[in-house]
Amino acid sequence: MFIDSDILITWGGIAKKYKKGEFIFHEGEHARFFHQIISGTIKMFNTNYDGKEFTQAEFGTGESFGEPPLFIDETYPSTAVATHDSVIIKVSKEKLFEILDEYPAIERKIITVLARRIYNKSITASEVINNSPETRILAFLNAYKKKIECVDKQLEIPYTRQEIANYTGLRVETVIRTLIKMQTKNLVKIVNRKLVY
Amino acid sequence: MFIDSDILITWGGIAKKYKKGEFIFHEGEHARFFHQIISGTIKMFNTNYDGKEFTQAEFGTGESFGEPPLFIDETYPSTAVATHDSVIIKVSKEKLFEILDEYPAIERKIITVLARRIYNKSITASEVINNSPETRILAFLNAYKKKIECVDKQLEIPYTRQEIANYTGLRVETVIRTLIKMQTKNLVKIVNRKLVY
DNA sequence: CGGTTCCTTGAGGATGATCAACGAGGGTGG
DNA sequence: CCACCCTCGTTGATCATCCTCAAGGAACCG
Repeated sequence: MFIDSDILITWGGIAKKYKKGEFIFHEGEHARFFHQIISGTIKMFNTNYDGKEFTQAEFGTGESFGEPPLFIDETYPSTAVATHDSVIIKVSKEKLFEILDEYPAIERKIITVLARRIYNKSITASEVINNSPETRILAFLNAYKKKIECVDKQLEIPYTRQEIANYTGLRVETVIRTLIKMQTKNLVKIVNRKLVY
Repeated sequence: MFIDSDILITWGGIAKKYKKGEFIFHEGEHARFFHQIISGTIKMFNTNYDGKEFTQAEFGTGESFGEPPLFIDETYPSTAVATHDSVIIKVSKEKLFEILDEYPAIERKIITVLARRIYNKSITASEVINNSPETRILAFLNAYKKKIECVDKQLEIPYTRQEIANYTGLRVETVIRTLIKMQTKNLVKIVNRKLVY
């Protein structure tokens, strides 16, 4: 848990339910709230002019998201949508700053969270530029395993081909064809349509 | 100025000179120091297996860089090199934390700096995915103008074609050809090899 | 001048995107 | 239980585009 829910509630935080598929905020909107996930998952993404989607990051229970624009005078750079039914505590920007004034330890925690986020984005950027589809997909798979903290053993990847495409900036067909190639190289396994890595 | 130099010096900070082209740290190294630029410019970049370079960011006088790994247990995700002769104050990680304990206002400042950095990286990521070379180059140019705080009037872009390529993940020849196309569309001007936008 | 860095051009090829169609599986309702 | 729908996976053909390689030219600087 990032900021204790009790603290958030005490400072006027409101828990709100979001159905799967519901939007929490949109790219370009002014940022007014701090969001922390009580349960569920959130995806942040961008859509370009011809409808191609790029997934920036995913967040789960206990994580906060969409904070950077609260600290600088900018609008949201991406859109946030619930990928499962979720409950989110929202605290106004002003109240968040009061909380930070009160609890310096939380500031340090925020620095850590933001630092991690920058680190991940740096890695992603350098991988995406590395144009080979295979490299991109492997980077995605490794990042997933690291997040799950299961680097050693093989596991089923709970993402559709389309989702992998959105993360890697490729197209579905390219992901499918690349995965098949990778299977023949024994880099991944495909067990009745499920991807294992 | 980010953290006052006097404070850094008081806590054992050492100023070090770097010649243009000298490396400050390399990708994969353990992070032990906080770096702040007294004068000069620094570039952070990645090189992929076939030698293609990707520029993550540039930093100038008064800015700090390479902080995220200090706060999480990771090595540097990119390499830092001086792009001009530079002077950099280095403070050990341990001393930096002592400074933060002493001056809470600096913590808030760090949050702001990191938030800005995440914001920029999000924008970059969504632009790079947007595969059209023209879009990527325009995004780069607009980002530059914004950083210079000169959004309105035209100005000469102080980057070589190769540097633009490194920022956008394109190849030099593609940048050159795209710029020429953009010139015929009146999107940019090329005045005896110098790019004006 | 000679070297170095940067810009430019051309030809050719590889590869990922696009478009269109179909198949497999799972869930739902009658 | 069957019919239908919807999502997801798959395939093939074709195309556009960016990369690659190679070469040469312009500008600048000591």
